[in-house]
Amino acid sequence: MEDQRYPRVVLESSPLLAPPPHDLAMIKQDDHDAMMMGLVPEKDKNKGDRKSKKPRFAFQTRSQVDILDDGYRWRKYGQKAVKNNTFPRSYYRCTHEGCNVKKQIQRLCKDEGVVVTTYEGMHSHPIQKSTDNFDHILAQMQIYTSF
DNA sequence: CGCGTTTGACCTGCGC
DNA sequence: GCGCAGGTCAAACGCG
Repeated sequence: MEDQRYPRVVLESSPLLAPPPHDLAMIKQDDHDAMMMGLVPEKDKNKGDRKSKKPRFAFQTRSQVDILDDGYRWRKYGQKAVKNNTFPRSYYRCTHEGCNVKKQIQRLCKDEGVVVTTYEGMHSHPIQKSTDNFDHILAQMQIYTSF
């Protein structure tokens, strides 16, 4: 896939601007977990090992294309269809050496225009692409952190 | 020729 | 303990 076509991300509701991905990784995972709990059947998964929890966060974007190029190189390593959603979920991984950041893209069957992107891990390297365009995209991107 | 996508199988965690 | 759902790997193919 190529990246020439940057997806247009329109504002949804929360007027929260999205910082660069590496900064995004610092968003509290608790909020994200709360969201995840909301998505899946609620379960008390307090195993006690919170140190094993990886820094991950998710945000919804309104885009026609499900491939959101954030400036990093992503290699798709799997695709699975979830039971609750009609459309399959795509799994991406950062191709950078030593940077095992995972990305999960899922589209809502209710609104095919809504794409849920879930990041897992933090990038330990600079963006390989021109952040110029990306910054422009971020200016329009919406992050849902209020759960 | 190199790399990223694709697709099915395999593995693991959790629920029942 | 078994089954289901989700997640990951790996070989092959296709494209640049």
